[in-house]
Amino acid sequence: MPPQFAASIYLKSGVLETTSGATTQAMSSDGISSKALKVKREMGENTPVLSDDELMGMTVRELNHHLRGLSKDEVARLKQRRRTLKNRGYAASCRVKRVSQKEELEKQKTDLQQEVQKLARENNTMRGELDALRAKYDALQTFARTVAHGPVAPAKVAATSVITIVKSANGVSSNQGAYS
Amino acid sequence: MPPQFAASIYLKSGVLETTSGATTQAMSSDGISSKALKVKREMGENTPVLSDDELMGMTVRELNHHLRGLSKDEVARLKQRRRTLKNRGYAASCRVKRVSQKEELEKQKTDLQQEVQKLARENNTMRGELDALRAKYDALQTFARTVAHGPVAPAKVAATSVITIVKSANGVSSNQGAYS
DNA sequence: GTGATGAGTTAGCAC
DNA sequence: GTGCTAACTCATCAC
Repeated sequence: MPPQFAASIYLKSGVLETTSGATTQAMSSDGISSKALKVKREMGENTPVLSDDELMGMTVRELNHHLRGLSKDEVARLKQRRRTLKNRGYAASCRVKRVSQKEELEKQKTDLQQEVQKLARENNTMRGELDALRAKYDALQTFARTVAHGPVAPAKVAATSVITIVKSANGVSSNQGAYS
Repeated sequence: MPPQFAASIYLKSGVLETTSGATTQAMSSDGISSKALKVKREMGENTPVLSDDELMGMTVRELNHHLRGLSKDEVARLKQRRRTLKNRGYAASCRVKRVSQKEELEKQKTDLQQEVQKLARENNTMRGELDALRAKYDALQTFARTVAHGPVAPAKVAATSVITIVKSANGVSSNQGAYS
């Protein structure tokens, strides 16, 4: 994921007003950070009051430029806010990753289930073909024995397939599906 | 999961001392909740100072009993602490659940992979059996045609299996593996 | 400094 | 009230 997080997306209905927050601690809903705002105001109206996105997107170099002339305390506060904002993004991508990994697992699971079904079907089909072919083979074998030891009468052979073979006098075909 | 959470297990190396906390807010490591302790002290030494586990494990009935004679504010504070402690447990079990669900998915995945392998092996085996049996059937069919249309000479039949059949004059066995 | 993640807190939903 | 979970913050680890 790119190093940009649209942090505002993840904010809950404006409860947390960290954009202006000095302490990014969650507030107990009654006190909506007026202290931090005042501190910023005292710097003069020309102080830009960096937005969350601006602060997050900045390189360290750019940040240091904006930090000129601020007190050690302000610098630390701003850097901490930047760190917190970034962490918010990290947490979000962590959650996204967790979810997509889970979805990936579920997808692989259903794919495997489908493959199992497909193989099981093929298996059953082949098992049937084997049984059928074995039956036909047995019948033909019986027939072959009778005619080989002395062609008395083909009456003892019951299998219809054998009769079919004997009736058709044309060439032997070795194609697949010739046993259907 | 039973309604009891061993909350202490989840505490990080004693950083959070919420056992005595009035505000259960995490403290920035420098100030370890002395305010809340003082408040409790002022109630008198006979005030039990409920432990986290006690407060969590209590029924509402028991809690109300302990709440007798406390100010509305204290009552609210204690109830909130109880709620927060329970939430801590809920969060923990939520994470545990998430992990075990993931493990479950992974187990199911490996199980399915093994089943796919097993079915694929069976499939290959049967495909081989089918091919072999088809070959034998073809050979026998060719032989049968030759002898059926007029027993001239079995010299034109090349398949060894057919020769075997003709040589052995004993009963027909329909057992599995009779075609090996 | 950056990114990731476990644990704790809060808000908010569902029962 | 209770339980759960998304989002957030913080501590902590690895690089």
